[in-house]
Amino acid sequence: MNLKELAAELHLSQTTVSRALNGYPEVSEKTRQIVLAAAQRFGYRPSPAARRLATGRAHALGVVFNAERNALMDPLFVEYLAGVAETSAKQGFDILISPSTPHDEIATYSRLASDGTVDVVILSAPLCVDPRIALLSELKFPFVVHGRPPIPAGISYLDIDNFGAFQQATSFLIQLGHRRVMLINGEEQFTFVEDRSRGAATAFAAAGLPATLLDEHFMPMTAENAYRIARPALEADARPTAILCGSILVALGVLRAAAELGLDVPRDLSIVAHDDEMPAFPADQFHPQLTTTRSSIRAAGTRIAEVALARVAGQKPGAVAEVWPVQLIVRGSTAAAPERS
Amino acid sequence: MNLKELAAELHLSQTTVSRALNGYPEVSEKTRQIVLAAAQRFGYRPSPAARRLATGRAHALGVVFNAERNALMDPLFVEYLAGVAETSAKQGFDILISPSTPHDEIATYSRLASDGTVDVVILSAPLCVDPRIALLSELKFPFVVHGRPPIPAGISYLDIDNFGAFQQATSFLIQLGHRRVMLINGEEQFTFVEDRSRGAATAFAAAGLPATLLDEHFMPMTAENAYRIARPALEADARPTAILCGSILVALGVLRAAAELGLDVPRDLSIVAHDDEMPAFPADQFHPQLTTTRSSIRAAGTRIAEVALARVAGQKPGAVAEVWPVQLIVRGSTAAAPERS
DNA sequence: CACAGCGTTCAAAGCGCTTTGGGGATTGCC
DNA sequence: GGCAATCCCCAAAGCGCTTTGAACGCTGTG
Repeated sequence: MNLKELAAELHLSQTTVSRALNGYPEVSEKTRQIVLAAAQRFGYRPSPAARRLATGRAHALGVVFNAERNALMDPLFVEYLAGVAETSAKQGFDILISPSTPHDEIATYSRLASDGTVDVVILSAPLCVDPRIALLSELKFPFVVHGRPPIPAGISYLDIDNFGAFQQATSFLIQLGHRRVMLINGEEQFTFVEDRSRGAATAFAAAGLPATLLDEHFMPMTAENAYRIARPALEADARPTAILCGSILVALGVLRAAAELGLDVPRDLSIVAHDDEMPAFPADQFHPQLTTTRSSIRAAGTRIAEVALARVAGQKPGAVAEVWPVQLIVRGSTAAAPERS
Repeated sequence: MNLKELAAELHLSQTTVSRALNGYPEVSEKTRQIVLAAAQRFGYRPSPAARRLATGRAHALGVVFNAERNALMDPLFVEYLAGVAETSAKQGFDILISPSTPHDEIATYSRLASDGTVDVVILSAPLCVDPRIALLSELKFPFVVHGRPPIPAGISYLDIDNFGAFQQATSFLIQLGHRRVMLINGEEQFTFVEDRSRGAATAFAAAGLPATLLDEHFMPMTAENAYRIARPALEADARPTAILCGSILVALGVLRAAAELGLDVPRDLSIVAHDDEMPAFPADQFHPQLTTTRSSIRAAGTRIAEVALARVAGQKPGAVAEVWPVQLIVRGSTAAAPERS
């Protein structure tokens, strides 16, 4: 059943029916009720394609899915998506996943922007130099950023306090007496990686300790990469007594390296990991339970979707700039630094 | 730039230009080349919305995303999605993620089917009694299934050999001398869970062993659930000497329980897990490295998307019914059963 | 030379919705 | 009673594409 038929059924014009359905004030409350009831009764649903063509609005938000990148580091992505889905469902928005490779990512964005298949895109994991942001800004296509944009001015975004999280975690380790600390960070190109790096460095500086004690490594945050870097480091003479991990996955690799070397966590080695709260991999299900800096990726997903929808509704870019605090949860993977041997 | 403008630019009718672009035979090769060149030059892209309205085809495939269910058990989902994305990108298809709660899932499907926002939906993790399949079948809406449909007749699907995988894994454990085996399975409602259950039972029967030696449990496959069930079982007198895990996540929980109880894997306890190849959690990054039944969820994703697109292209439902073999990979988490004490 | 046949191209009619620019009723006011 | 103002409602024009049915120009045949 389409509008025309419904209108005929009601002996009203399409215009009136359309307006009644869309809540325009030009139609009396009485007829609106009648129309609504009839629509309900006949199970009428406006055609999204037609509406889209007529209005130019897609009622969909776009997420570019870089398969290669995400597959590597993002079981998080599901949880994030679940968050996005939650709010977009409430507003009747669809989520369009546009696959892309690192190679054609920019082309994908520019297609999305010109196609009209989505009204807004959510951009994740911004880079320190981000061509995607540059492109969308120039095209004046609505977008919001999950993470800290390199140049935040005029951009609505939502981030967690990566700087604070790692500063806090590092200070905590320093207080426990750790001096040789390893930081297994993500890839240097991401702003969140830079923030974490600065956070850790700041903690060292604040404690009056030389920056050289912080052994930092940048890499895609997988268990295997972490294992590869942690294992030789832990075998060395001046091995680190504590390792800061960029994610739970990284911690997994470190745990393996430690186990293989017979190092007890936390007696011989302390571990702090950043935890985005993947329900599938709760930090407290590890052995030992992990001390973490915790933030909810899912909550971030629901919120950033809200911001995206507000943007569609006309809110100015830059109107939202939230940085969520991150909590340090001390569990069993951290202890006082071992005595100097 | 739209069709009309492009046509005007070329001094041709919209009809001709449209046909040239879409490869219809009614236009001469010469003009087709001219049109193609011009389209390229002006960067013309047909409006998806308009095309959709005119043709009724959406050029999109739908995946219903049940946030609650997926969040629990599916870091897999990303990897699967990556696979789907891979092939759909090649064909220029978009992926529409429709969020839903368990509550309104059926409504979501029926909306998708009547909306015209997608041309086909991919249904995952079919249930033993699956209202979604019933609905789509009745509506005659194109769909394909990832997993074994309860009644496979007339349905295109792709599944891995869950039965064979667990039969093989169980036989392997039995050969190692294990008699008290625990199976931590998923929720009973899924067909794959039933298949795995049957696989394990069959192995016991084939070995002439009583079914009572197989201690099977059904639950959402999370690390925490696994821990909760494994821990007391491992503390009991007649504790299992081997545990079959429905996923890597489940194995994680079991490993924790074992570690806390001071049980050595594989000396005191053997573990076999099913591994869908999440790159984030490679089975060989655990300590000990896990013996697994392995299949690639990502490859399944790319293939099921192909099947879905073939379905859109007119292939009959039921034309594809693939069951992929699953390989048993023996690593360090399995060993001969400990001596009877 | 007329006509059929073929290969190309075109004008126009949708697809189902929104929205502009009016226009009947009905009401309030003088 | 006449006029404008106020409500409601409508006809029709798009949105940008596909597709039907017709027409055009050209060739080959009787």
